[in-house]
Amino acid sequence: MPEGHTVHRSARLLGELLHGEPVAASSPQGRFADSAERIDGQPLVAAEAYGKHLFLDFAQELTVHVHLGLYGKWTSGHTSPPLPKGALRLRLATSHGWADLRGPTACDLVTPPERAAIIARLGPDPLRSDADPERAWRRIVGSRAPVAGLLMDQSTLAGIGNVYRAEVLYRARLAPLRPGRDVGRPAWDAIWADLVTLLRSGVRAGRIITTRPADRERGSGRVRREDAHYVYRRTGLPCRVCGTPVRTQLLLTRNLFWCPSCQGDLSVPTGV
DNA sequence: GCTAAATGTTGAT
DNA sequence: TCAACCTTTAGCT
Repeated sequence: MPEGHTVHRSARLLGELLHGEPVAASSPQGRFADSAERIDGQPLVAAEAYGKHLFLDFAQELTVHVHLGLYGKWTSGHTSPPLPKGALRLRLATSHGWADLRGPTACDLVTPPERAAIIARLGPDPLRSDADPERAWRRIVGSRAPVAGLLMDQSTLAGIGNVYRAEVLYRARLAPLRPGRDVGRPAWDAIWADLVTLLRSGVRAGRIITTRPADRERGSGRVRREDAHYVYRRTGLPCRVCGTPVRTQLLLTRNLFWCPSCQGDLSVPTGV
């Protein structure tokens, strides 16, 4: 499930798995074959996530830039790798383990300036210690666009996807179509702090859980899939808190989910 | 078993 | 505005 938490988790995993010796690289599918040949045999220097972008830095200033998109996925293991099957874009392996990449939107060899340019166009990433939330605030407070769109705009904030967007707005009780400039500083501070909490929790758990125990059918124990969210993909179901049916609407080609009672209908403000 | 939709972005039209 | 990427899952028959 590729929002920012997934990519940070992959960076950590790949760094551990491939550290310390030359990496065997191949592209059984062929679409990354020339580039795989260039990194084949080079050691991995660092694996870094920035928003939804992953950078695998090899020796000789060779960086593999990966963006999973909607379907992309890493699979990995510590034993010997399985026979390649399906569309396998990239396989990386050391004696410690292997990692397979399938279905990414982007998998490119980039130069240091290209790497820097990708990061330069991203907003602050709540999972990074070097993140500056003021940058995002200035963009939001200066915009008439709906806050729901701004949260998903990677140049405003990096790493937020449709699930975190819907859920953080619900938790802030904020109407998704309220203009950015009407969000208010206290609400923004609460949203940023909540994103840091939620994304870190996502990295730890490997999944997005945003409900508080008191708002679940079963408060404790393993959280069931249908109990993990407040509004995301719950169209027509009763709001966990107030019982009002959850609504959905297309915004910039993506489905937006919200509770019209807890958050206010469309742009009608309710407080935080 | 089949179909549609999905956590996202890019590049062509 | 739309197809492509390619996999997984939900929902239906």
